[in-house]
Order: sequence, then structure tokens, then C-alpha cells
Amino acid sequence: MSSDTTKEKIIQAANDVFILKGMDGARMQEIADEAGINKALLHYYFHSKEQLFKEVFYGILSKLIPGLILIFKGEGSLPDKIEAVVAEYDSFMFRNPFLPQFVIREINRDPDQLSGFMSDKGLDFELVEKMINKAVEAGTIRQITFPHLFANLIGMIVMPYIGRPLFQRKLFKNDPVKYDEFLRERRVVITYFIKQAMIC
Amino acid sequence: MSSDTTKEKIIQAANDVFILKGMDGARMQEIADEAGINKALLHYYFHSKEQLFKEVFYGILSKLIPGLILIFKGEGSLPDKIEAVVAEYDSFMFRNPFLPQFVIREINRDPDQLSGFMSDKGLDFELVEKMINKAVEAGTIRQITFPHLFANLIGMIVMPYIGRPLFQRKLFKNDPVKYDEFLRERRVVITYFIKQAMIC
DNA sequence: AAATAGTTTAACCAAATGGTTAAATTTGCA
DNA sequence: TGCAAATTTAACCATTTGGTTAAACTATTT
Repeated sequence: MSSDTTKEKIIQAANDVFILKGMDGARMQEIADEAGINKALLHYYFHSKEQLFKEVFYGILSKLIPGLILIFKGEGSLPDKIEAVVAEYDSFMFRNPFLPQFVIREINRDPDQLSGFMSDKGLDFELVEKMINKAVEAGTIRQITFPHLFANLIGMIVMPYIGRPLFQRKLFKNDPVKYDEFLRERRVVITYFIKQAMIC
Repeated sequence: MSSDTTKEKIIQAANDVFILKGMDGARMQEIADEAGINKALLHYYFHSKEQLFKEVFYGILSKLIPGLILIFKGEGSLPDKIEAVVAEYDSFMFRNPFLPQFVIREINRDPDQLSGFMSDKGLDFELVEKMINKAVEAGTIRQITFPHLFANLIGMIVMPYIGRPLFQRKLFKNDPVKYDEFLRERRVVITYFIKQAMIC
């Protein structure tokens, strides 16, 4: 097997371990084990934990951002775009259920790096902000500023993933199947909720 | 000064350090320094970090829960209660801005303990759930289940605190004063948002 | 004054952990 | 075949950190 494959095995293993245990909780030895190699070789490819973490973390994020940008810049009415963003975002979280926690940790660990990365990837909110403001002025949607709408949207999407261990216990008698059903309902519930709240 | 005062100094110091750096990031030495004592004395009062952490964490939570229960069990219409919960919750977060992150960490670290604690404190959601279901049946509010409403509510309230380092940079040009203004607007925005979404 | 609890000092311990090293071995490729 | 890169082995290092210990000192109480 080529060196590329080994590197990929490492990244895959790091992915799993990091996303389950976070940067602090992850052990280099465990990542090596998970990848089926030894610690020396791990450091042969990634000279530090920090470097490995960044490659994994920003690797995942890189997969999410293009979809969002496409939606923002694409055709369609504002409500349609909101619906699409919710769908895209939520399905991504469903496939990467530990990502929100992961992002939160990074938001508080190195916000400049994360912020810069988003800019590099071409994700900026000015377009969207203008779009919202224009719709408000035109009377298409109720009065709201972009930051508030953004916080509402992301908060509603992300909360069930962040709070799962508690929510599942308190609201679903700790039944994971029921909780997954609940998660699958979120997309349509959130979309509906936002539309009712925003559209006059 | 009595031993009680020293214990309180420790708890206060631990509060500050834990809430800024989390359980993992906090150092016993730093807590001792912050309390103006030395490590030996710190362990004289709290024999382990774990024990100290729990006293601090559940100490804070204990202050939040009674207010919520009062609202749930008190008089008033459902919309009024929702408004009151948002106000109570949000003002608590504003006074303890690092609490949400703190809770999230604990949710994922020891969910059983946290869940049990809430039950002990008399916080259960069955009443609220019934109240919501009844209102839906009566047609007072639009069709929604309690878990969804709960996730929406908490998500919207908590998100701006969790995501602050990033949001402030991306949406407010990293201006902390502007961000505090934004936070102060949240209560009314969220209340309004929820009411528009829920009330027919 | 004597006893008790609170507090300091300062050294120490054990475990965990990220990272290094050097030599030996295997594999892929020119 | 022979060279270079990939991989293993296994020991080792430095640092951090939670926690301990014992002796001495101080304040409080009885």
C-alpha cells in the first residue's frame, strides 16, 4: 500500500477518535491503534497532535461550507433558501453527530483560526445579511436582523445534537431509537417554525 | 477568619477558574492561587478536583432551577410562561456567560449525574409537556411537540453564548460592546419569534 | 496555658502523555 | 539487485499534573 493510504488511514482514525473525545480527550496512542500503526509512524506523518487535529477538523468543515455557499448564491426565494440551509445543515449534522460539540470547542479554543478559515473558504455573510435586510424593507418578512435570525437558526439545528445525552434521558426515556426519530423530524419542524415566525 | 470563609473563597475561585477553562483546562494550582491559598490547603478542604468541580457546578445550577419551577407551576397563560422562561433563562446566562459551555461539557461527561440532579431538584417536564399538548389540542397554539419546542427554545437562548467568539468576529466586527447589545436584545427577539411561530 | 483547628512551606510521588530516537526490518521501485 | 522510503520495535525523555506528606507555625478556643 502506498504512503497515501496510510496517511488516509491515520486521518480516518484521528477523525473517529477526535470527534468522540475531542482534542484534549484524544490520545495519540489510541489514534495509532485505531489506524493499525504505531506511535512512531504516526509522528512520522504528523509531527504534532495539533497539526493532526487541524487537518481533521478543517477537513470536515471543508465538506460543509461549499454546500452552504451554493445555496446562498443560488436562485430561489428567501424562504426557499432558508429551507435549503436547514436541510443541508441538519443532514450534515445527522451524519456527523459529534461535529457541533467539536466546533464549539474549536470556537472557544482558537476563534481567529476558525474565523480565518471560513473567510478563506469564501463563506461570508454579507450577501445573506443584505438579502435579509432587503426582504425586511420590502415587507416580505417580519422585522429581524441577520445576527438574530442566524443565532435562532443555528441554535435550533444544533441544540439536539449538543444536548443529546440529557435530552434523550429527560424527554425520551433514554430511548435512542425514539431520539433518532426526533432528530429526523427536526428539519421540517424547524423550517416550519421559522417560516411561521418570519413570514407576515 | 473562620474556616467557612476560606471554603467560600475556594469555591468562588474554583467557580471563576472552572467556568473560564472547564473541568479539564482548570488547574488546581491556579484555583489555589486565585483563592490566595496554597495547594495543600486546597486539598485539605476538597480532597479531589472532581469533588470541587461538582460542588461548584451543581451550586450554580441550583440557583437556576427554582426560578424555572416557579414559572412552570405558577399562574399565567402558556405564552406568558414562555416569555417568563425566556427572560429568566436568558438573564441567568447573561450573568453567567460561560455556563452554557460548562453545562454542555457536563452533559457529555456525566449525563446520568446531571439528569439525576435535575430530578432531585424537582425539575421535571411532564407538567409542561401536558400543558403544551393540551394547548395544541385546544387549538390555542400550532401543532408542535414539547421536545421540539424545548430544543428550539433552549437552542435560541444558548447559541449566542456558546458561539460568541465566532459570532462576534463574523457578525459584529469583533466589537464586544455591540455584541453585548445584541445579547440584551435576545430576550425580546426570542419571545417574539416564538410567539409568532406558535400562536395561530 | 494547653489543646485544637487552620495554614504554610517545601519537597516529593506516581501516572499520564506528547514527543523523540536509533537501530532493525520490510516494502516498493528503478 | 540495490537503493530509498515506509514501518516496526522498544526504550527513553521531559513535562504536566493531581495528589500526598510531614514538619513547623499561627490563631482560636476552652
